[in-house]
Amino acid sequence: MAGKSTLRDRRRLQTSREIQRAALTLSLRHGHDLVTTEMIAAEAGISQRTFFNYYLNRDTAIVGQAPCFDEETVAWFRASSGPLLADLLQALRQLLNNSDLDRGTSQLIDRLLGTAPELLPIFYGSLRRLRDQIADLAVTRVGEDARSDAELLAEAISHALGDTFRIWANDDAMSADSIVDVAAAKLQVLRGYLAQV
Amino acid sequence: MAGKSTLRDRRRLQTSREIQRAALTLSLRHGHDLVTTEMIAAEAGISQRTFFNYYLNRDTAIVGQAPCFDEETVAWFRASSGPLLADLLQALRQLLNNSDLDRGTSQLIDRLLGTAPELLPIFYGSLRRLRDQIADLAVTRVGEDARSDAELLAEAISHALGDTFRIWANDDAMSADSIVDVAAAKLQVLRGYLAQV
DNA sequence: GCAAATATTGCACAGTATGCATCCTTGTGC
DNA sequence: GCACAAGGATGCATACTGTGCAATATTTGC
Repeated sequence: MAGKSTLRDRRRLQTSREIQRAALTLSLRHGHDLVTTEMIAAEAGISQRTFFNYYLNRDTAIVGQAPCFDEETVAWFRASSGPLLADLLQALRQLLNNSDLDRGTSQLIDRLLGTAPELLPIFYGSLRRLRDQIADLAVTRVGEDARSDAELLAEAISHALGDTFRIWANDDAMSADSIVDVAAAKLQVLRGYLAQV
Repeated sequence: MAGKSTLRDRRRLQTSREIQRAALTLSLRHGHDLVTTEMIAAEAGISQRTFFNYYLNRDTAIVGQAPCFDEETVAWFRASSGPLLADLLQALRQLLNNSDLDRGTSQLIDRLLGTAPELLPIFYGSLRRLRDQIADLAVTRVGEDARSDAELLAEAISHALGDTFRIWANDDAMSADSIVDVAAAKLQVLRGYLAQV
């Protein structure tokens, strides 16, 4: 379905993962600030120049490429008329179903974030494309005039999702399907806090 | 009260503002990606090396230094026992009262963000210290076990505050005192969205 | 197989950011 | 006032980041 099957595309995906893995293991071994793009390239078996063909900068290599709604899901959302948050969460469920998450890599990311908190903005920043997409979807419901409100909602959703992602990485008993449910529960906790005025 | 009155400290504050102003005007004139730290230093009348004594990197010079709770406010919060969100908002009111905001600079920031959306993460990132402080305050109420929930709340609050800050910059009729109130209203809109399940 | 499309690489180069030594300015104690 | 300590400003050297360009290699479609 989402499978691009040409040799070129398979290689591209594999190389990007090898780079990420190299960046993660080196950062865990030496500390993120002591790892250079040259070291990462060498570990991944490519040239430094090629590294920059795959990732815009050294930091984003660690968190990999952000997931993204496919057209099908966007179309479903536009056609649906359920409650806003419920539909957004459902779209996210479809997104996570289509993307095959690698728990091993996620664990490495989580462990690195524990030792290098300065990377937290980069981790949450990696969800930016997704966040923007969520905001765009929400805007189709609440109207362009309320875009900044839609962005605030999208920020909260993607943040909760990021947190849950880290929980999932470290809990082998937790299925990928429940990620969105746990994130939704976190959002309801937030709603409770916001009611305490 | 917050006044450090030695010549050294007054100079330091003034220089940091001159650097920020130089960074803003140059970025608005030439486009942010065409402005170098050397240009900023020259415009501010200092050396490039001195630029890096004031700001950690080129981007943060644009948004200036983040505000920060003073000890007094923190002590007040710890002693208070009102509803969580209400107390957090009250602490923010005190924070904004103590810090003298410069609407002119804020306007330049807002205009630049309009032309260079890639700076938005840096703008919201500048609130990070404040966000962490808010989370710490919230943790004293909800407990360490719920830290990630407190951080989600802090993220929402600081995001809403950032949005409101930009509104205030462009609305001369809006008083600084009402910033927190408008942000609180945004948070209630968010609460409404979160209830739509 | 061949030609077009696409990837990889080396190289040059501008810019970022830091450490260090030195010089200059400001605060302090007398 | 003056001398000395503390803290800032600067120049210089240097490691690293990230990009453009041209050359080379690989994949794809036919």
